[in-house]
Amino acid sequence: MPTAHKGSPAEVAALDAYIKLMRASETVTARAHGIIGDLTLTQFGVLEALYHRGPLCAGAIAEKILKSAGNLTLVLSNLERDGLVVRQRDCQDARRVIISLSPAGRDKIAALFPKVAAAITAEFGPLSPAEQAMLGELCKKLGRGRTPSSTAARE
Amino acid sequence: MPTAHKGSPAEVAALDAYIKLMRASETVTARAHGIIGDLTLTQFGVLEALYHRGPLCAGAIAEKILKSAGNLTLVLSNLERDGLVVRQRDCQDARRVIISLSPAGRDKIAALFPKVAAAITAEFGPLSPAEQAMLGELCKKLGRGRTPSSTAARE
DNA sequence: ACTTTTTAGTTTCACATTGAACCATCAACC
DNA sequence: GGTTGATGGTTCAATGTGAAACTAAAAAGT
Repeated sequence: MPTAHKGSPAEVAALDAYIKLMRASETVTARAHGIIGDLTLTQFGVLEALYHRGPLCAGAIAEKILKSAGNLTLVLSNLERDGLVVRQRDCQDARRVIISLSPAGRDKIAALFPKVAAAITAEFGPLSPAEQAMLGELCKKLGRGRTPSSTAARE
Repeated sequence: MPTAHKGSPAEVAALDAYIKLMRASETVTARAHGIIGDLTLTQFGVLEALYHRGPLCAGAIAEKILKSAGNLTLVLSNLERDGLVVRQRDCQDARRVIISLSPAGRDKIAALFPKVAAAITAEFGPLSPAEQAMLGELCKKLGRGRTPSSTAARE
């Protein structure tokens, strides 16, 4: 017989909600992933950021897609190799690298984004507009009022 | 000026909810990740599965933590190298490999799990019990009634 | 009994991911 | 104007990740 952890009711409820939250986000993401074909999710994220914001320096992209700087260097290299983005040193500040979509990259994301948006919308179809808004509100409340130390300290 | 995608109101609402869903799950997971120290999230998932279910064959673990079989082989190898789990061929079915916690692995997950559970519970603190239940329900409804083909087909 | 076929794990490959170390460049300051 | 410090990217090491090819073993079909 496995040694089950005995949690308080509050813990059981929170862990249950957490598991459902994770499963839902993974399910929706997996469905979107099926649409984008040869691109990876991160590559799609980069193209999407450039598509909706215009040329950005590498750091700005990393911040937008919540990935580390080191990671982004590799992803950009792969995208550049595939001819989807262009790297260009900033004349004003030679440390910066400006990333912009190539024509091929623009075509690709312009064709892909509506499909992904439609797929995600379909995925949220089981929820009414009010339920979607409610879900968004509840998610927004998560992680609030919590300093990094306050959770790590106890025990 | 960036070329923004013009989505229908339904798309805007769904994408907005999706982004909040992703951010919430990433925030909570990141907080938990800060607790487990030298373990990776996947390693923690494996130990947690073994802790609460007892010895499992590799395939069962892969299914439980939603990772590919090939991936699990590597993760188990790393855990085995670190002395946290033990691999053992099944006598009844020589294809199977039974994975069990080593004493060190059991000690580690027994010490760690309550901390992670407490951290996640704290993370969900901003939500009332009713709100947590509501969040769980909404998440459960996502991804329902949707065959893999139904989303990929159109357009 | 001897094929298939299926199942369980491993291996391989390409890419992703983070954190740390590193390098170049700009900014501040004396 | 040369040192110091901060900033932006790249590189590196270790791990994770999935898909596909591969191996071994059990199960099924004949």
